[in-house]
Amino acid sequence: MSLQASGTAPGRASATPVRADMGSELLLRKLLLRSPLDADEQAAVRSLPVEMAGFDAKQDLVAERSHVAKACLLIDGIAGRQKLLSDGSRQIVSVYVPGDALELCAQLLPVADCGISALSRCSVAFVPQAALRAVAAAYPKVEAAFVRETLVEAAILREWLLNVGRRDAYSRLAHLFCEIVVRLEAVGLYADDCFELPLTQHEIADATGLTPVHVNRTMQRLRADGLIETRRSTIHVRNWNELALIADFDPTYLYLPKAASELH
Amino acid sequence: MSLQASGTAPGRASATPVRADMGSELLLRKLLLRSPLDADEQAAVRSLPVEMAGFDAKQDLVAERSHVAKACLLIDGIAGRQKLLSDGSRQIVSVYVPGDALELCAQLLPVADCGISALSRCSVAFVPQAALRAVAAAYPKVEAAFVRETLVEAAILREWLLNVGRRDAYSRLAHLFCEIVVRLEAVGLYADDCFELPLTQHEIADATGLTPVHVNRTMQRLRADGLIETRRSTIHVRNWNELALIADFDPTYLYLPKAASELH
DNA sequence: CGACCGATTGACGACCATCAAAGGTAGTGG
DNA sequence: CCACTACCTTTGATGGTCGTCAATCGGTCG
Repeated sequence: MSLQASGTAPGRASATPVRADMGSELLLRKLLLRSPLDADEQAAVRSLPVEMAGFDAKQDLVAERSHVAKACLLIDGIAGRQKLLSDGSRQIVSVYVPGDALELCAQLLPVADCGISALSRCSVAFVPQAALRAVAAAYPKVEAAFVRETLVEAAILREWLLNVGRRDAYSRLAHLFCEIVVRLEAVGLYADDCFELPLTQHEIADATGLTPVHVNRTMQRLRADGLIETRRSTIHVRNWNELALIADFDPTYLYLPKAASELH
Repeated sequence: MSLQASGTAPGRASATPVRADMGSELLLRKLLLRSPLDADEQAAVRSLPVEMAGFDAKQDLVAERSHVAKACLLIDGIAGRQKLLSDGSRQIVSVYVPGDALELCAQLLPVADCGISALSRCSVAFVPQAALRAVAAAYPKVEAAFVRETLVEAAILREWLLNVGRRDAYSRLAHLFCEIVVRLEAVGLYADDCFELPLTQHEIADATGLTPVHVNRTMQRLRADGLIETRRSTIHVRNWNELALIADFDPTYLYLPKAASELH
């Protein structure tokens, strides 16, 4: 699972080494999806210093209650933001796919109210907050782009709340898959109706507010109904229209350019 | 239900007329809760033009899919942001209490992905986005304060997702009440263990992902257990410690100054 | 090969939804 | 002032979705 358009394959999960400048290039690509930037602004983003790091599944990228000193750009793998209840149950409140930029505005809050952890093996580019702030101060359009990403994340959060609060397990899983398809498609990671989702059913359960057992049974139903096929961690969408119908899926909230929203 | 500290009582819901400059004063008070601003910056916020409006329950402050031209400052009453499913079911994804400032950064997204509507009779101060942008551009600290409010709203959203995804009805309602108590307390609307919550049980159900019938039964249990008392739309907290314990409530995510978080 | 983790299956029960109806309360108009 | 209405709260009965517990199966890795 790597950003195909990036030219170079990323870290640990694949064989090729990571070029140090790739992170900022990816960040730029991400911002351009929703925010037009002129040449100067693009150059400024490209010049941001990045620091690559690899993580195994279940490692924390950002610990809860820690001070957030860097923004994270997910290069490869799946990460998630999670909150825990004192009885140990977990809710994954966001999942992140390659290309997602996190904590772009986080220096404005003193501590993280929830942690970010790798859900699969991940490679991540960190950008020091000081460098981000410097570029944001010099280029208002870039700052606007940072804030815009944060707003989109909030919009996704609202849709998730609707998903967990008001859809039954069947539509809820369908919706999760629809969203991930569109988000992966926007970064070139959805092809031939297939995508990689290296999450356990337990993690899918934590993201949807269900139990692993019920996720298992519900996914069996999605398969039996000819909507998806699964093999290892790859998911094959067999009937997108029906899946989107069941999910009551409307990708407006993702604020992506039309192309990505109009699948099939 | 009005901001006691404001000096003047607000619009329709009460008898006294609204002073035109009150909105910006309230906005400033709100920002200062989480963002220190110096005299110049405070003056700039105070000078923002506001336009007062009154709404009956169920009226839209901001329609879904509409272009957001103004920020909203809720002066009085309860408002909520909501998303609808095509089968008509509703999820309230945020509730807003007097003093809350909404859509401070909304000009960065082209259209609203969900609507904001009055859940009770409300009075609202609108601020044109152009004026906000002008002040934000001139005073970076003020812009940071705007973004910070947006980040806090996202943090609340994450806690709500945890609430709906992982807590049972009993703790879920307890948590909702705990959060509202702390937020109201921060603006001086919680006194003598009592607060006004002019929401129907149907609206509480839509906010918690439950059905009205189940909200009713669960609230009866909260009353029977001596945690709250209700009379009309006022809620009397009888046992805060136990309520917070049941809710597994930790107000960190609200990012309020200590005083407000340390009730009792 | 054995250990471990994740997917799967079965049995059972609880929480919560649904449907339907009755009681309270507020607002309206005669 | 009272009747009427509309909406909200409350209650009961019933059933389904989903959770819980526990065991088995299958694949991966050391």
